[in-house]
Amino acid sequence: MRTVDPAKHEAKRRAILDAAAWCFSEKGFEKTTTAEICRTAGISTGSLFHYFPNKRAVFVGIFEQDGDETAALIAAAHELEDPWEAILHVLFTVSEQLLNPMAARLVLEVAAQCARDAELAELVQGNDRALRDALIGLVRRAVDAGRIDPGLDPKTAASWLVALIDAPLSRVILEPDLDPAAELAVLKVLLIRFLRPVLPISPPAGGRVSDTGEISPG
Amino acid sequence: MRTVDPAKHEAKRRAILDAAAWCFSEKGFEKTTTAEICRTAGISTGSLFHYFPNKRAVFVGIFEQDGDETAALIAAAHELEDPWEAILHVLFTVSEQLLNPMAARLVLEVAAQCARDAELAELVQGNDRALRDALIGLVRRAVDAGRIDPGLDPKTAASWLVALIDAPLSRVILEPDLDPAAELAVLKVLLIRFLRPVLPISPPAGGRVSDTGEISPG
DNA sequence: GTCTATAGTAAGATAGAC
DNA sequence: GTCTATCTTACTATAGAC
Repeated sequence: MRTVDPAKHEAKRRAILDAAAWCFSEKGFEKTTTAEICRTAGISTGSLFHYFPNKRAVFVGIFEQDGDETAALIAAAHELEDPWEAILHVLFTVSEQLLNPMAARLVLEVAAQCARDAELAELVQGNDRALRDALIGLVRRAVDAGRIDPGLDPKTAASWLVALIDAPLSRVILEPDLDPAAELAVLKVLLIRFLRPVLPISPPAGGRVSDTGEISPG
Repeated sequence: MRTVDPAKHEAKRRAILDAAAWCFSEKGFEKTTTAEICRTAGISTGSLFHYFPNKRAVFVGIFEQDGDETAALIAAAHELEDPWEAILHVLFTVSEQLLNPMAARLVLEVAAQCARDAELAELVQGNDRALRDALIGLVRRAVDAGRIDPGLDPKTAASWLVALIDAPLSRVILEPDLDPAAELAVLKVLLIRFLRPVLPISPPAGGRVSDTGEISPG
């Protein structure tokens, strides 16, 4: 019988990552001390360095985990039949997460770190690209289904969809009592207006595009 | 005769801020050493602390300067007669700056710092609000002029206009060979589709919204 | 106002017992 | 695998001459 239970090892690793994520979001990478991570996780310095070779590896581990979660979200979206609904589902799920201050701080921190850590940048870029590539596919399908303006280049559109998720980040940081639901509502309007087919053929005068992107007579 | 020439003092202060901005964008706040700032500015440690009480004050100084520049941009925009052109001018000018990697890194760094420095956050929020408030006024005028959908709340719209400037930040960091001109072009389309009046009354079939936001028969 | 030299402090990582 | 104790390094800010 092995002395190490791999499941237990993994569970502890995760617990450390959770504790570290909280610390990093609170104080940033450099100002978070390894001692603090240990205190939060309820372990000692020695233990921390048994699970991770150094502080940076702890930080990186958080975003490897995040990549796995993104992959799961993408897989779930591909299960949906309606590509337009799938796009909204993906964007709203990620946006909703980032409207949470802790997540927002963590994302800003990793972005700042990526500017100076090429290896970390590659990891984060991989996560972003997975999301973007999934969206490219969904946009193509939605164009075919007549739900998205065929004049838009799917690659360009998808890149901006990913970028739109980041748009409210600074306000999340600067204005703590921002209303997430209101932000998501505006995002929806923005998405519909950006993506929808430019004009219906011979629309009824005063016709309106509804919240769900449908065109209805006025 | 005074021994201190205030203009010279101010010029040196600026030179230090420029050097520091470069260092901070390159390595971030914490990993930039005061020694490095001194080396870049061509001065010694003693001199640096003659002009600024501590490292943080140097960092803060950069964004006070930025606030002044934003104020000047706003003043210039108010000189323009056409509010729609004024909105585009403001957004394009700031966006163009942020599509530069050094500026983008600096903005991400200050955002990350704002998450943990309430006083800095207040300064940056002040700069953001000045921009947003100016845009609220311009949006109102553009609505009155029939160039913007009256169904949009000017305050909400202006907040998102400011947010849209930040949207491409992570891509600027992660993809060094991003084409700024292409990004600005997409931003323009996004703005027009987001802001323009929803539907013209009885539009010609196949009518199109042009690059400048004008509606033309197809 | 500018410099050199250094005081003082703190944090990442390791050694080695249990 | 987990702990305590500590080694080592590096940086901010000051002191004090010129």
